[in-house]
Amino acid sequence: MNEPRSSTRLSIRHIRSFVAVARHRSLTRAAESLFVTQSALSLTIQHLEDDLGVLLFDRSTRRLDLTQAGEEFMPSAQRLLHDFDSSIRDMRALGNRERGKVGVAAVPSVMALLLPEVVAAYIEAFPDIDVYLREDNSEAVQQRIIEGDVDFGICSPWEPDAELIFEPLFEDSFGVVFAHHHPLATSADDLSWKEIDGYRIIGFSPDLGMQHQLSHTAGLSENVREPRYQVSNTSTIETLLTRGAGVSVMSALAAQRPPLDRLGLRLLTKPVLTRTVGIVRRKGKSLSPAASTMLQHILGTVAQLGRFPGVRILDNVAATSRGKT
Amino acid sequence: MNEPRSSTRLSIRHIRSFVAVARHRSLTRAAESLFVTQSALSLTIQHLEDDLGVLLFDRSTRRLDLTQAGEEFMPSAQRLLHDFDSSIRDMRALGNRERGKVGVAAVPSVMALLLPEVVAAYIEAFPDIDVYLREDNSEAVQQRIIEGDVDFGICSPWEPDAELIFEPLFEDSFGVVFAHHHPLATSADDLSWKEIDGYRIIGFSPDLGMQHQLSHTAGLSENVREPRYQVSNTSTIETLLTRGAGVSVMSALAAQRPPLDRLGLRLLTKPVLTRTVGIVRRKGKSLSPAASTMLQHILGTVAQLGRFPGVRILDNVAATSRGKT
DNA sequence: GCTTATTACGTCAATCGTAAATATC
DNA sequence: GATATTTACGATTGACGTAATAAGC
Repeated sequence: MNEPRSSTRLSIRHIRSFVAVARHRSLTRAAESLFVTQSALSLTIQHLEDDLGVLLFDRSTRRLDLTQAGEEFMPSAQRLLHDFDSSIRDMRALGNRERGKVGVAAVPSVMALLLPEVVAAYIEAFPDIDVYLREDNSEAVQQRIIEGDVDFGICSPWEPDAELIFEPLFEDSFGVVFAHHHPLATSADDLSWKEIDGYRIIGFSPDLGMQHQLSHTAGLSENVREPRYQVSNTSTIETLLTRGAGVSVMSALAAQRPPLDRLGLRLLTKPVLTRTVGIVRRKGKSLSPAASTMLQHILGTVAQLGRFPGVRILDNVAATSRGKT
Repeated sequence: MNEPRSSTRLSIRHIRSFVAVARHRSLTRAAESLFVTQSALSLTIQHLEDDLGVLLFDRSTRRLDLTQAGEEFMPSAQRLLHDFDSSIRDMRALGNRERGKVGVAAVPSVMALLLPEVVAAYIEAFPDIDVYLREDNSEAVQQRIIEGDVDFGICSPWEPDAELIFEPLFEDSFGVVFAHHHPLATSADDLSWKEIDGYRIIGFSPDLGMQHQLSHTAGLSENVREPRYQVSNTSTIETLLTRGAGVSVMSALAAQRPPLDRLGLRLLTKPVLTRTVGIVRRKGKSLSPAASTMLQHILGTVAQLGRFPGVRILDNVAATSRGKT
């Protein structure tokens, strides 16, 4: 006359044992398949029967068969076991980075200069993880992070937000790019901003972060801040420069990646103008395993950017990830 | 780099804990609802996260939120928990006789004389258990049991079968039934079979067990073994006897139950002819909880049959049931 | 300072394995 | 008498609670 409320004592172990015995129709063989002794399994089945108040098996030394109640329990038990195991398996697969998805939002320059090779390496390492990339300006990138649209973003700091944290990756300085037959190609030394005033400037459209920054930096000459020629992609720039249409001011990183890496570059100093690029993610929100490994790949790739003149890697590129492994 | 094969360590307890924490969004409150301490729950969650290799919650002292992985796990976990609990609950309901079904096959006399009041009491005690009754001759009753059509049967032993076991309930002897205005009504003493030879016998049709037995008993007079008047139900008999059409030979039990109990009865001895009635069920096959309680009710009712003259209760009416309670 | 989660550790119960007993064929 | 299940019992493991520690507000 006891009144057991909820099954605290019963666990998946009992279900697993029941199903094994029902399948093997033998305690001995079921015990082998479960890697326990017959006695342990016998007790487990007895406990299950006690708790349910129902005899599950009719057993003699020679025969073991399901009772009517056991037959009735079998389908639920099998389904329970299967669902449990596959749920656990799914979650573990997620933990082992064998499954999952990661979304990254980035500003155009990063999307073009950094992410292609990161993602290429990533999908090779984790072919079963879906990768979503979103290209946006810094403001929209931050918005996507806040809304949970992506796991993290890569951009320049735009407006501080209480919900977000910014972790710098590298600083990119500016330089001038020109064709090899251009007069500037006679030297590789750094230039001052004054020295390029006389050349025709081919600029980027202002929705690109680096052009935006140039436009808002006091002290630069008008044709750098508001160039009369504005294009929006690097291959167009490359064509124009190669034909001698002018020179272009851009970040050192952009200048040294295809297709512009075949042109000449001289860094602009006096003053050194830098543009910080970093990771933005939600405060207090840990990264998913997939996102965590993606971040690791990004950090690894960024670390190799230090070889480019004008690009300075910031030194907090070690302890940025969370999660396991 | 460990390789956990199947989730042996993880149990429903972990799932239950996870769901509770996710719902309460607090270890403390979840722990209360689970009637454990925070520390125990904290460890449980950690073990779950360790085994899955995935962080399930982002927790600081002030906030606790599901990670992306946790969000993803939540639906499966809830379903797992619900399915587990309801499966267990179902089985326990079966064990508590709150659910189930029981099928009984019986020969006509038992079906008419014994089962009505047994079943009436049974459905009052267990209103949610379905009861199936099947009326058949002894041979067919045995067949139904072998085929698993019913849980057990009640009949006279027909042919021994290796698959079946027979447990006697009571012995029924024979008597002669007559109207109160009949000459036999002048005494209540036992009669010898010889003494009724002169009366016109109203018999039962031979498909009834007791008539069958009379027909195959050597030494009885012809008009008892093969009566010229054969009817198949007791109410017809009662009408005929009341009108003085004759007398009827039948089992003492049948004679003392409605509608024949208002007529006269004298037992036939010299010799005493008995008819054993008992339970037939499959060897080595335990009864379902519902069937077990049904059997208990039958035994209880049978025990009260002892008050009828000519009915002798056999003494193995105590330790016949299996299962709990 | 108050609340909440984690860590440390002793206790207790559940599970398991070895081995003996029991039952069935 | 051989095979399979159950029972008995000691050992190991795991879960729990108390209490101390750490971390956010």
